[in-house]
Amino acid sequence: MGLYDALNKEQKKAVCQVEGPLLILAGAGSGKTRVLTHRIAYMIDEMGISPWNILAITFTNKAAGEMRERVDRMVEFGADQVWVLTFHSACLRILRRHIDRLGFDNGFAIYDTDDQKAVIKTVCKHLNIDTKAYKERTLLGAISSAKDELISVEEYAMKAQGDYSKAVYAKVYREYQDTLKKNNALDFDDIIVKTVELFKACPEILDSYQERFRYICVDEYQDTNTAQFELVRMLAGKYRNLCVVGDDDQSIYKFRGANIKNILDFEQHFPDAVVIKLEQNYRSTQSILDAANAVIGNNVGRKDKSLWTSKGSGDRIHFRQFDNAYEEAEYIARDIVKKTKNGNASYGECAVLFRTNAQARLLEERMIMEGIPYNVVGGTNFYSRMEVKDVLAYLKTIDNARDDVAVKRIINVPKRGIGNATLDKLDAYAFAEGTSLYGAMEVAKSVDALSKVAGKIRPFVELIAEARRHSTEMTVAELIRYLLEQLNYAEYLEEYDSDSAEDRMENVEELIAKAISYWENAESPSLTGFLEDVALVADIDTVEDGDNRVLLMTLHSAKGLEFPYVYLSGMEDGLFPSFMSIASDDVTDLEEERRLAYVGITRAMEDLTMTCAKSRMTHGEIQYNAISRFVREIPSDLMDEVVPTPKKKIDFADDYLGFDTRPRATVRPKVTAQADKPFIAKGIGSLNQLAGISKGVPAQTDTEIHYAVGDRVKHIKFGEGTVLGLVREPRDYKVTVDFDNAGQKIMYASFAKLKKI
DNA sequence: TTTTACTTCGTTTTT
DNA sequence: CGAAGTAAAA
Repeated sequence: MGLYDALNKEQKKAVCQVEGPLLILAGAGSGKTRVLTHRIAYMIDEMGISPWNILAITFTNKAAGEMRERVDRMVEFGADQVWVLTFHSACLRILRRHIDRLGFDNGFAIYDTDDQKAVIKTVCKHLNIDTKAYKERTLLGAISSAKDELISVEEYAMKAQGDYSKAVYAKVYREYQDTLKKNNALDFDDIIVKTVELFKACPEILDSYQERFRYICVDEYQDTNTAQFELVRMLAGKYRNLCVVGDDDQSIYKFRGANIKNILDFEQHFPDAVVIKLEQNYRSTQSILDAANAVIGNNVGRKDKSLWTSKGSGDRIHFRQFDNAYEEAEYIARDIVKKTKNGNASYGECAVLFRTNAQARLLEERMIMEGIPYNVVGGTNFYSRMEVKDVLAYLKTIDNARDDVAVKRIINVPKRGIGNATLDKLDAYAFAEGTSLYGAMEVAKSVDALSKVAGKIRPFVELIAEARRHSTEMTVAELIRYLLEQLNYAEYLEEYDSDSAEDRMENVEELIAKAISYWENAESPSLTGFLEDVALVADIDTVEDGDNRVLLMTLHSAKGLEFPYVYLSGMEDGLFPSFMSIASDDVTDLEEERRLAYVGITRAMEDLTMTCAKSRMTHGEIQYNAISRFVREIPSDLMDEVVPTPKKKIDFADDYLGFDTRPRATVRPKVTAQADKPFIAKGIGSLNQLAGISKGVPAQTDTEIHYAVGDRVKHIKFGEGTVLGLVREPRDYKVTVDFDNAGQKIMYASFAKLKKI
């Protein structure tokens, strides 16, 4: 049993509890992956359970890959028989075998967000829906939420009766699903939903998988949505050997449909469940854990638990506030330089985390200036680059001719003189005949309405037909090269934009490299398989460890990772917690943000730095933000002292901004909280002045504001309220106030005449 | 049909 | 501010 000696008592208990439902509440850094892998090894080696009967489900490919690797190392024989997959890849394996039972073709395509948008657009066009009144994002959001909750088109229509806009959503939902089916495509949500549908429609198929997967583990269980819960419930329904691992305090995907009730109510669903709590943390210092515990303690309705460590208290948590986001980024970059110069840290041990992707740009610029090697996780996904999407759309068209979205993308790339007019004709014909766009193109020359455009279309149809013939004997990489040559794609890129052509071609080469590595590693490589692989990569999957770079990423991406040195940037009310969550009347929205803060804090092993800026540019406006309430929730004895903000060239701008420039040394952040002190904001000419590049434009307005975000104010009509937002506009300030009685209002400062109380 | 110049609009978070 | 979408011109 030497293998299991390194585990603590609770961990051992979790490893040995193999039969029946089991809930492992695993706090951050409590070694849950170790428990999961040991548990699988224990089942196989000690209990004699066949690897064939084990299913382990995670959320990201990265997590699945790591678990697979560790299981392979630990289990002597048959480890490859264990399914270690993400929800999506597991469902896809099942659907590729059986989806014909639901009337789809087994070679179905997978639609990403862009594809979904394109579908919504055509749906709105066909249904004559004004996309100004009904935003695509909103429509897609409604559809996605419905699917997360397993609400079918029919149910949605039923529930929508009497509600006009819901009825519109219902119509769009129906048409959207019909379009997907016609295109032989599934979106991300469908991958789960259709598997559940399949199991419901075909009990014998469900039974075969129940027999196969007698032992099921689900990681990150707090992130499961209703559809995923139902899937797991069905699969485990027969043998009930279901082990779920999660931490309700790390549930941060509500917006994606994650239902925190799945974990909170696990014991109701499975009354005989064994519950094991893992509270010993092996990652962070006590100070960091104390801070995390203090913050998360403000949430109600959570499973009570408290992390502890046998490590020492470690350094205090650092906190710095800056005048603007540039200085914040500069500080972080220089601090990293300092740490690495000392020889204490390597770049790869540092991570900078933030709430929104938009914050990455500024930080990135600073990293470049200081010569720090870095990687930004996410942001513009490799697979969403124009040139990559073009090539993929060709491959998709070859793979699945019914995929209208792919065809539309490439029909005029490179230019073939096919514009909206031609496309509309084809679309009208295809819609009337119930065929696909490509189907319409194939028969164009023998259709009167299309005969005029048939000539333009022909080369495209011939190219695809020829490529399709080749696709059976070529590897994906060879097929891509063939296409590039036939299309003169390099030339097209050059014409499109000569400056970027080289970079873009490099991206295409990278795609080819990925195709080659797919072909070498896949069990039975195919074009369909490659496209599937590509569709399912998450941002975090592409992170390579060990190349010694500072990682820049969102807090969401950081979940599950750990770093010795962590910077939490943009700790500002309105940014983090987000404006939406502060303004929301649903308190659980703010609690979710707090869990995100908890996730962020607990990423740090040794050293945690929190930073914020008094002002920052947000879509062309200067926003003034108060220090994040989450910073204030940390007891001040855990924080280091606040040193004065480094002042340099920016100094004179203080006159414009009227910022309090008194030294802040030796004052703890709780006391310095910006919102506690009024500042007077005066109009400034432009951001350039802020940066010290004066254009000689004097201050334009004389608006003076005597309150800040977070302050209590009084309005002559609406009464008392709290300032939620303060945004500078060309000649006034836009103030958002949450009034105690009148609710939330947005108004101009010069009219509102608010008084601070 | 394609290019250009202008307006509008938005920011959470992502498998 | 920048992307993306729309209207007008070529």
